[in-house]
Amino acid sequence: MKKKFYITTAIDYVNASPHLGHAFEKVQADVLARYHRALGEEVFFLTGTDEHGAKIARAAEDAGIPVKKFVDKNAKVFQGLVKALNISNDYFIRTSDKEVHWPGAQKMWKALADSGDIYKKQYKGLYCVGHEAFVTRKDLVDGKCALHKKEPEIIEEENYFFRLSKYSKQIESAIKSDKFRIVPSASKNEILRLLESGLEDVSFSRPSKDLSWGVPVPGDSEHTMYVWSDALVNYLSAIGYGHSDAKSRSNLKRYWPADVQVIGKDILRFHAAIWPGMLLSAEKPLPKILFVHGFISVGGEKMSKSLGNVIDPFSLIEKYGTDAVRYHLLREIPPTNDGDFTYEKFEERYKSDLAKGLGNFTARVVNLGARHIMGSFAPRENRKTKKEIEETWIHYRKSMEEFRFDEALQAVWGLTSYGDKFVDESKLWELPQKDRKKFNLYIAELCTILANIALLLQPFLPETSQAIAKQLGIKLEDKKPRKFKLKKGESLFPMV
RNA sequence: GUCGGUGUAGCUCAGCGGUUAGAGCGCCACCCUCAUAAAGUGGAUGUCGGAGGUUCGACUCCUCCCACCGACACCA
Repeated sequence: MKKKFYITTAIDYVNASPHLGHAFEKVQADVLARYHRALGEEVFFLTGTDEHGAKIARAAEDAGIPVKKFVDKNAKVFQGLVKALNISNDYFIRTSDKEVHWPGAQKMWKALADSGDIYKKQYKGLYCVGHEAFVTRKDLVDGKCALHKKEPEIIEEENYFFRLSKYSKQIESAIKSDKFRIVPSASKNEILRLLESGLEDVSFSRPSKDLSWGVPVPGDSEHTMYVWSDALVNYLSAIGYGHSDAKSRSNLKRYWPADVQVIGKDILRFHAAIWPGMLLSAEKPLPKILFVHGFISVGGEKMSKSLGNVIDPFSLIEKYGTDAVRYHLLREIPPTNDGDFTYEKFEERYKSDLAKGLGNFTARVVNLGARHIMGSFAPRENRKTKKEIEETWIHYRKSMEEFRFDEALQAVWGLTSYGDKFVDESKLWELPQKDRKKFNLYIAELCTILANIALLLQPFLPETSQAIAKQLGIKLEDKKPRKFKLKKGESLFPMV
């Protein structure tokens, strides 16, 4: 049986428009999904939206539209982003989906309750009337809410709690032993430090009177599930958890545990502590790898609405194309550290790497070849080229295993640079007149290089890969091309 | 405050005990003309954040300091 690969992204909170950071996460996950598909694995790739909570209910109210309409509208925007980025997800889950998600969330709740890990407790907190919500001490300045300049009231309410403390040790050992691996190690260490002092139980519900926009607690209509008990379960409900039909059961059995869960560093704690705690309580295996990416700043400043520097991925895609945006995010932004975005750097990379690099190399080879060779011809590689290609693949695979997308791309560009040198050193353009046989051999050699580049780039720049394959007259599904038939095409990356 | 991360050429980063510290981009010069006025070759640029220490030898290990970033728990 084929190896399976289940990968998820965090689900996005739909209270605001997507920005470049959202795009970054999707693209990273997509590269992994496509890479594993290319390896022949049976991939299930999940992404989606988190649509519950008082914040959204309030945002909808401010906008003057019913909550359901509000989330439908915003979810569409996020789905639009996924499409615009050419993300190859197999499913898009929405936590407001009563058919698909709710049964899963409620089943999880019952599972936790059956394990004796759900209990009721008085919760005492600082309630800000302005927020219509509890605030933390962090939000206070001189004892007053920083936003509303009012002293918060101390309010007690009864909530359900999840006995997370019980699983502290188990989670710690799973992370330490890498059975539940957290990438990068900085994130792993951060969470281990937290675990050293043990985890506290977490509040898992809110009174329905305060939070009605969410999944009802099973058997207690007075309470609504709070974010963790609801949202985290999406990773399971999307593959059938909570459903008893045959297909759901087999999907769940087939795909869980997730092989990689991609998240941002802001939600590390929830995915590395609460989520594994829930899974342990429900007697489900833990995900294999939690991959934590950093944030994107803009010109050294935090991307934020108040600074007005939010980068809109849609307009970037519209101007430069999907693959150019994908390339930039994967090549320029380090996979697990914070990265910086500026339009200047974007254009610089676009010009040097894409237009003058890959695009120009492809054009010079295909144009020259197509002009002089009409028929089809077989691939060829001399010893040096063969070695170059092999080494590129080794470097590339190693980088992919380490989630170093930037390094993998660097390796591919080494191959285009090799090809450019090959053209120059052989003075390829003189050969049709001087040595026709040699010319044919060299073109075959260069096409072999290009075919490998197309294959290497498949997970990263799917459209570009296809475009190269089309100009070479090959099919990428064949893995190893048997013969080429050149056809001049459009510029891969026109100068803008 | 505590804990952690980062600090290497103008930019993005690699190197992490051992010859004159590297790559790509950018810059300058040369050169080719097949190609998207692209490619190729050569070159300049670094007190490897600072100060001490360990060592025959440190960008690489230790201590202290500085700068930036993050976490410090329920952010509803």
